[in-house]
Amino acid sequence: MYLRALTALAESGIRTCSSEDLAVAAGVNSAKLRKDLSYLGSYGTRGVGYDVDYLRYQIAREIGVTQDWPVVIVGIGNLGHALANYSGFRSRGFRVVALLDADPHVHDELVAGVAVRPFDDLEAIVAEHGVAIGVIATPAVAAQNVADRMVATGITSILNFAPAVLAVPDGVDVRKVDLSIELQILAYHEQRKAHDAGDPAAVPGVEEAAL
Amino acid sequence: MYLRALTALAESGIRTCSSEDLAVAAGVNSAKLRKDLSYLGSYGTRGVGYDVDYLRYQIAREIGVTQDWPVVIVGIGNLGHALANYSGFRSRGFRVVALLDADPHVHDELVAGVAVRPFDDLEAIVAEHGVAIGVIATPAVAAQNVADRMVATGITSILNFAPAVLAVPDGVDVRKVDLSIELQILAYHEQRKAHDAGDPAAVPGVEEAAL
DNA sequence: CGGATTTTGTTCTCGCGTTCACAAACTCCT
DNA sequence: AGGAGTTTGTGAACGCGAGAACAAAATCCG
Repeated sequence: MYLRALTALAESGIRTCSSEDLAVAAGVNSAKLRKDLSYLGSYGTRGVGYDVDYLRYQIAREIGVTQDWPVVIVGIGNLGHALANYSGFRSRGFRVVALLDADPHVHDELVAGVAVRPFDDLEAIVAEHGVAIGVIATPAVAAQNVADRMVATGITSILNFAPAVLAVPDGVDVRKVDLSIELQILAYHEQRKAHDAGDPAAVPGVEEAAL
Repeated sequence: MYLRALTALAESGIRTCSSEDLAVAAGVNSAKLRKDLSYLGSYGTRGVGYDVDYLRYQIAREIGVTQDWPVVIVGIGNLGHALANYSGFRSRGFRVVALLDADPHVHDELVAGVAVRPFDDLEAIVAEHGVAIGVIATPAVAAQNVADRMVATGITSILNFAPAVLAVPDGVDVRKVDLSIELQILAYHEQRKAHDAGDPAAVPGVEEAAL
């Protein structure tokens, strides 16, 4: 987030910023920002602030964005299509080296200039490109099988868009993104707003139940 | 998450489950699960566990999934297309009532059976359907403007996929999903794995810097 | 019917992340 | 050169969520 905010500042022509400026741009508290940055080192100057470009480089180096990361996407449905075309990946150092799908109907189709290949090509592709990061955009039922195959080929980081809990061995990182759960959380707050304004007793709320 | 896990259990024909079973299915600690459920009320039976269907209904009612939520999606690029087609929304009570885009080139195009309309139709659509939830899938530069217009029309919950920090008045909820930040977090851990295994001194790590 | 067993609901404790607050350090201006 | 004004880096306090642990309650079985 800080890196993104710094990039935005740099594009506005700003060379230097205070922790307060950057905190506002990133949407966090300035004390938290300073503490976070202090874990990387002392890259600011007291009385002045931070040099935007210098800090940007330091953060980019620390989080590994300076390198190029080959990525494999499995499951080329609606979401897989969107991910393959998502420009934010390439611009942040991620290169989609292969699109895989178990369904032969989509094989050889070109998505974002990359041909869709059979899922069984996974091992060869991972070995060829040294892929460490895999993206799962399959239906929930297929996710665990895909994850197992990924782990077996040596992938150690998985981004999971399937609504399923994945079991993986120690040493493998999994991050889960669930689009509809985000909407559900908003709907929950919406419902509470409506009931709090109207008839608070209509639905037993969390606050009441917790007392 | 619990609701999803319960649905999966129900589809497996399981009528009753313990907090431990459900915790495993949801990928959390069983004590945490019991505490979470206790905020809704005492829906379990000691010595037996939870009735899957009953608990499922209670959670669905509490989080508002039993109602139908009309949703507007603004920004019909790659991501907007995928979101409009995403089946997980409809199956969880969300109905996409309109797709809006500022670009006239995509107007009247049919996406998932819904015609893309001009962004200026926002007010009319929100009023007509009583929309409370908006989804922003535009580029970052357009996001704040879209959010302002949404708030002005009475939308009080926003799901933001644009990589930008949104400023909204009190009473409006914003949730942010950033696809590439998730990949960046994985890449960071990948980098640390590589350096910890090889030459730990090559990159100053957080642990060392924190000491 | 009563003890053994199972499982929930809840209390207590621990650890962690966030925020406050302030000393150290740097710049600017006279 | 020196004081006034800024801003960072960090120690201390706070709040909160997670996990361990246990009492209460229900079932099972002899």
